[in-house]
Amino acid sequence: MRPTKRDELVQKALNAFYQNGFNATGMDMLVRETGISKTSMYKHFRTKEDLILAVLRLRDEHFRNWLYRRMEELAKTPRDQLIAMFDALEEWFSEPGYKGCMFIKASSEYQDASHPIHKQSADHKRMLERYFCELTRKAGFSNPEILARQLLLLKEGAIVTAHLGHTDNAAQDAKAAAITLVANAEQRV
Amino acid sequence: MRPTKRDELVQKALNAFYQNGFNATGMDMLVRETGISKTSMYKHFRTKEDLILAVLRLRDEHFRNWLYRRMEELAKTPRDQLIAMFDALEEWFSEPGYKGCMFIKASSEYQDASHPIHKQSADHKRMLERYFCELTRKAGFSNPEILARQLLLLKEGAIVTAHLGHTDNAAQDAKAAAITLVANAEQRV
DNA sequence: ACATAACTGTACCGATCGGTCACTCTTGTC
DNA sequence: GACAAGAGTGACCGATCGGTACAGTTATGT
Repeated sequence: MRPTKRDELVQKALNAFYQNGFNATGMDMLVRETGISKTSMYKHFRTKEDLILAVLRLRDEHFRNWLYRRMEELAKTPRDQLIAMFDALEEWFSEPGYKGCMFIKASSEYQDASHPIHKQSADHKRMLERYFCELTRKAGFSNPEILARQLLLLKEGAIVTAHLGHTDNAAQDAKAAAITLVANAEQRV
Repeated sequence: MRPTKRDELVQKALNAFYQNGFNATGMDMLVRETGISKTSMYKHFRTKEDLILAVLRLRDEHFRNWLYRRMEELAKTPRDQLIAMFDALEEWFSEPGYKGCMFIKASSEYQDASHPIHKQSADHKRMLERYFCELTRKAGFSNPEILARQLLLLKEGAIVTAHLGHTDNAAQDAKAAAITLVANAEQRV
């Protein structure tokens, strides 16, 4: 179990795929950009698809860790954390290399719902949904699942809108909407 | 000016690109699926990129026409049309070949914001935004632009969520959120 | 009947695709 | 120092990529 080289490959492949797309990034380009020989890659992963799945696993881990931690840093209560997510998103959007959501991109290039890459992307979104349901439940909202899904719709919308770049403040527009939705859910309690 | 053959090509190329993705659809596959010779294609379009741009133009025209018409059929007032959009989206999502938004996919495969395909995808979203601003203005909301952008965030979120397929009722979740946002905007008047 | 334009099939270009091959170099362990 | 194992190299595979050349066929308008 020697993790270093393999992990280095996955991390660098992640960057390449994220910046250039999956189909547009060939294995030869990965050799150039990672400095790792093709033979070594194919020792760790039997196919390009396997490598992509490993990349998505890493991305899922990093992204969710980052988002959850940032939400906790920005706000104390579950209710406020849900809203603070959109401030975290704004930080992400304004990063220099921001190119949208890796999982939306993956499902755009591997569209068939039965494809492993598509399914794994769906899993990522499912785990986000579960976490958000926890928060809305802890916050004591009635109909916590619906509110959680609504907030996630705003999140996904903000992510693609920020990438399309036809508007600024996608994150803050979404935040304002989220505040309204949360306030409305509180009135009903 | 003989439109038939060229239009037939663009229409069939649209279907192929929509179902398989842009990079994953080669020109030889287009020859097979459209029955049009490669020589003819390259007489009408100098490059594959030009063909894609023509496809996106057609898609923009068809999609916006369809959406606007459907919204008008489903509701009379601008206010109700904005909400009825989500019922129209639900119809779209439940179509057999639904594979998400063509422009989001295009911007996923041509990520550079300066790329013509990316820019044209952004134009599509911009035109939707303009139309929605018109409706919110006609409906008499204060801050019509913000409400329009918020509703569009819900729309984009529903589109990608419906494609990822990890949840059902993305359209109806978005509709419920839209009703809340609209009601909230009315209270402030 | 005839010119013209649109269209077709096929073969081809260099480059790149995902993936494999035999082989060499390095490294840690005994 | 012997030796197995992993990481490395670079050439190579058939297939496909976007795009072109060329010669032949079909349709149209006069």
